[in-house]
Amino acid sequence: MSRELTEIQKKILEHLIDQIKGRGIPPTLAEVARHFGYKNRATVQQHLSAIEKKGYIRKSPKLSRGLELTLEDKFFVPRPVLGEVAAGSPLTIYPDAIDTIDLPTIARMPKDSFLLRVKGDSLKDAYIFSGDIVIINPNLEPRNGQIVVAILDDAAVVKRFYKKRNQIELISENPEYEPIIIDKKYPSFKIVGIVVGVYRSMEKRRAG
Amino acid sequence: MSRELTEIQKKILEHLIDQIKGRGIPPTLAEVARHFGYKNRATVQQHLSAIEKKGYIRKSPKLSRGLELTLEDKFFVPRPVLGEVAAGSPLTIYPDAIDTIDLPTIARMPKDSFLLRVKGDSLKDAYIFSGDIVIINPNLEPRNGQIVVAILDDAAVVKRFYKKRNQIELISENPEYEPIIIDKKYPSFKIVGIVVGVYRSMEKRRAG
DNA sequence: ATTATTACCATACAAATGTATGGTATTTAG
DNA sequence: CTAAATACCATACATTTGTATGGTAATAAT
Repeated sequence: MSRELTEIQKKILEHLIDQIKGRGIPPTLAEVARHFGYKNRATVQQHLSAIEKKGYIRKSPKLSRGLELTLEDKFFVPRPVLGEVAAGSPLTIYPDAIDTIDLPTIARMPKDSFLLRVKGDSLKDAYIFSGDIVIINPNLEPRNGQIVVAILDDAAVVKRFYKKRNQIELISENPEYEPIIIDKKYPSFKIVGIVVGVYRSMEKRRAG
Repeated sequence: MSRELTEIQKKILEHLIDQIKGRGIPPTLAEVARHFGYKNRATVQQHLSAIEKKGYIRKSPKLSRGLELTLEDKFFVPRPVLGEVAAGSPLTIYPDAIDTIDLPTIARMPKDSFLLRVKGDSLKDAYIFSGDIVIINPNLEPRNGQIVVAILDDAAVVKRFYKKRNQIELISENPEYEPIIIDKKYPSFKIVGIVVGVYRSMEKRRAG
């Protein structure tokens, strides 16, 4: 009778949320099966039953796409945090989720967007602090002055983006950190995405 | 080829919106037919085709409940901001929305929760700044140390909540502001709700 | 007078859908 | 060791669903 979801159930629930919030309608069993590569609808059927039994969704019998999120009452939706990103010195991004935070349903994200937890204080003058969750949209072109997540040699940083004539500058708001100049020196440089929002849960107090 | 809907089409479109927004999923042809007393799905089918031809909805062929409203296929959904709340000195809450912010994605807020924009800097040591949107849940009991929205004589403040023996203290994080002691002096005192989260859009630069 | 649009009905059909049942393999708990 | 939970697969079935086609009646436009 545990309320804990298994890893697979969590992934399926996340997919349901993505579909319901992003696409507008809940998926059918067949659609979920297709998405996860299952050859059979019954597999999904059983997962959904398990998830329902644990109280995360509600199913309307015999009704196609008859799925509802019970999460809405709880106000929060579990979202994977893909990694930590350095506001100060670079940190690695982990390939899988390192954690799950509860994101309010109002702050739901556009498709393909993801979350990173900020570590370090180089952005404190931009009002982003260690522990904050930044929402990253990878589908937008960065404009000057926007805060972006960039990859430098397999590590990631959050800094303000400025494009100049022949180079790109990544500037920290905090004067303690020096700007990073992007030219030939960084062949692996890549903009991961743009910070479109910051969310901070008040559930737990942050460590000062 | 007019874009004008007939009376019946208008009613059907309204019903579609009701269902999609309120219930979460678009109805099937059969459900719409039942709702309007039609003995036949084909009737609805033809109405939907007409409505689609006039550009108000989009149908995904062969897909059950494959209806989308073209009215709002934007990334962001406007949410009303109910008022401004003072982190420093109290400000009035306006009865109606004073503004609208764009929150990512189609988001149904839980019924009773709402948004307020913070003005003032008395919470800057709690990392909440002027311009931030706080998410208020009015259905939770405040615990010591939590940040709450409280009403004092028709004005509202955001402060940290501490319940002592015979009084309640509302403490600003910023030492420039003195604590507010709640006793008999404030007959109109009321806790509006608890700040469960902070959201900040990066779309526009905040005024320093 | 005729054509088009609107507003219904009936019937038919392939595909999709939710559900039920039974089976196998692996992991976890007592 | 045994039992339970988890994670799949296969098959079967009644309903539901979207769609197509054809028909009737009323209204509006030319």
